[in-house]
Amino acid sequence: MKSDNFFERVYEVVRLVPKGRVTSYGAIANFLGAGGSARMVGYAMYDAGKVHPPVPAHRVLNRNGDLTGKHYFGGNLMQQMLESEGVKVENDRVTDFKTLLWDPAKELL
DNA sequence: CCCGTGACGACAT
DNA sequence: TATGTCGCCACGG
Repeated sequence: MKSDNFFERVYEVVRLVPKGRVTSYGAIANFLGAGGSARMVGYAMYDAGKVHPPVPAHRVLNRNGDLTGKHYFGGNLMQQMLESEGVKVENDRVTDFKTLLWDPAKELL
């Protein structure tokens, strides 16, 4: 491990996301104190597939509820995984995202 | 060391 | 509401 401190922080929060729920990059960044550095969260997700234990990066969406990173999962895999957990996805976007949103700064409070 | 890029977000127009 | 621009910070080249 290197100075992945920040990245591990992101992974830890993402792993805390309950099944059937989703969160946003901004919410995580805000919770970690990164503020507007939501991009770093997404960047951290870039390594999510190589980190152990595995990180449910498919539960991390942008503030719009769009499956921005589905391309990195390969095809419709990300959408399929979400639907498998009971999350309805339509047009690469989570329906009722606002309701399914799991904000660590509030839910974990 | 400088530049470009990026799984985002907020604001301005 | 939709589109465009800027800011954010880390990493690769």
